[in-house]
Amino acid sequence: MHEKVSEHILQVAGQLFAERGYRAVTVREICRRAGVNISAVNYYFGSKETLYLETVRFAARQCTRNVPIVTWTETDPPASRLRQFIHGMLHRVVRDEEPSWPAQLLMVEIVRPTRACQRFVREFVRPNFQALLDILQQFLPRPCPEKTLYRLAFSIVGQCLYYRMCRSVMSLLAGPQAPALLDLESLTEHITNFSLAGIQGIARPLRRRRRYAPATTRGELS
Amino acid sequence: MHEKVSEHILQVAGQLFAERGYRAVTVREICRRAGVNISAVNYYFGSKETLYLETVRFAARQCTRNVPIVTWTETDPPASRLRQFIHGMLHRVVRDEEPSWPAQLLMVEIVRPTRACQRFVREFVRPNFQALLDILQQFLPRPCPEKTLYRLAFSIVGQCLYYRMCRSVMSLLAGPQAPALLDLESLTEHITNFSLAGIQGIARPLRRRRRYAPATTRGELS
DNA sequence: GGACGTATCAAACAAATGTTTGAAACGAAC
DNA sequence: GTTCGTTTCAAACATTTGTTTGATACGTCC
Repeated sequence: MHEKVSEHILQVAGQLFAERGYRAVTVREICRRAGVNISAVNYYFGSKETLYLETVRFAARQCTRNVPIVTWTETDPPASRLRQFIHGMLHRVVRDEEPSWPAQLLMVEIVRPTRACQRFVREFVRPNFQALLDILQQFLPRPCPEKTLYRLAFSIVGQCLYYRMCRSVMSLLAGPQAPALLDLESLTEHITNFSLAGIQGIARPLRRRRRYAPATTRGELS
Repeated sequence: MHEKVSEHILQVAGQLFAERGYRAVTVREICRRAGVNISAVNYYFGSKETLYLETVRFAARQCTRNVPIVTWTETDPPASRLRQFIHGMLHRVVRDEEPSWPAQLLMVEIVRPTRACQRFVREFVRPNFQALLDILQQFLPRPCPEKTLYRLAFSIVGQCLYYRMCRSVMSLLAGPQAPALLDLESLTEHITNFSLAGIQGIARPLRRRRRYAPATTRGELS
C-alpha cells in the first residue's frame, strides 16, 4: 500500500502544480484531493518542496517513457531520422494522453527554472539534444561551425515546443481550427518539411552565391 | 509624485513577479524594495492581484514600445519584410535591455495563462501575428489553406521564442558559447534564412510532384 | 491660520500556510 | 495475545499572508 499511496499523492500533486504552480497549491488541497490525511505529504516526502522535486522527476520519466527512445537503422536516410525525431518530440510534447500534466509541468520548469531544472536537462534533455545534433551532422559539410549546428537544432525544437508552451496563444489566434493544427501526423509532416528545406537553406548558401544551378541534390530531401 | 510612486512600485513588482512568480512574491517585499510603506500597494492599486494585472499590461506596452512598429515600403520584397519582422521579434524578446523583466513576465503568462493573458493576446499579439500572415501570404500561391499559413507563422515565431522561453535549457546545452548564440544580428540572419528556405519547401511540393523544373523563382528569396 | 484632499506610516487583523505532535489503528511475526 | 514497525489521524503550532485601520504629516487654496 505504501507505494500506491505515495505515487497517488505524486500524481495529484503533479497535476495541481502543473495547473497552478508550486506556491498556489497548498498541501491541504493536495491531501484532500488525494483522499489522504494532511500529514501524509510530510510523512512520505518530508516536505512540500521535496514533493515538488519528485513530481518533476516523475514528469520527466513519464514524458520519455511514453515515447520509446529514438531508434533508427543504419540504412535510414537522414531525412527519415529527422522525421522520426520530430515525431517523437511532438508525441511527447503536444500529445494529450493521460496523464497530460507532465509535459506542462516541465514547460513551466523550463521557462522559470527552479532547482529541479538542471537535473532534468542533464538527464533527459541533453541525450535527446545530442541525438538531434548527430542527425543534423549528416546534412552538413564536415567542417561546420558548432554555432550553426546548435542554431539548427534550436530552430527545430523551437518549432515543436511552440505548440505546447504557447498553446494558449495559439488557440486564441487560430480559433476553432486550433485542434486541427495540433494533429500529430500532419504537424510532424509540416515541421519536418519546413526544417528539411531550412537545413538545406543554411547548409548551401555558398553554392547559391556561386551561382550554381540550384537543381542539384534536392531529391535528397524528399 | 503620485505618478512616480505608483510606477516605481509597478517596476519593482514586475521584476519580482517575472523572477519568482505571483504567489512567491509578497506585498511586503515589493514595498520594502520599493522603499514605500506596506499599505502603498493597496492604496495605489487596490490589491496585489490588480497590481499584477497592471504589471502585465505595462510589460506588454514596454515590449512593443522598445521596437517601433514593423514598417516597410511597398517596394520591399517579401524576404526583406520577413527579415524585418524576425529582427523586431528577436529584439523584443531576446534582447536584454533595461528593463529586461517584461519579456520574461509575458513568457510566463503565456505558458501558464492567467486572466491577464487574453487581453495581452488580443491587443498585442494578434496585430503582430496578422502582420506576419500578411508577409507569408506573398510567398504562397493564392489558394492556400489557412492551416498551412498558420503553421508557417508558428514555425517562425516558435524559433524566435525559443531563445527566450528556453534560455535556461539553451544555456545549459550550449555552455560557454551560449551568449554568442544570442547575438541579435547573426541570429536574425539564421532564423530568416532557415525560414525563407522552409517556406519554399512548404510552398513548392506540388510543383515538385508535378515535375516542374525547380529553378523557377528562387531569386525571389535572396 | 484654518480647512481639506492627498499621501505616508506603524500597528493590528483575520485567514491561511507548512509543519509538528502524540495518540490511535493496523498488520504481520512470534 | 503480545509486540513492534508502519501508517493514519485530528489537533495544534508558529509564521506568514494580504488587507485594513486610524492617526499623522504634507501641501494647497481660501
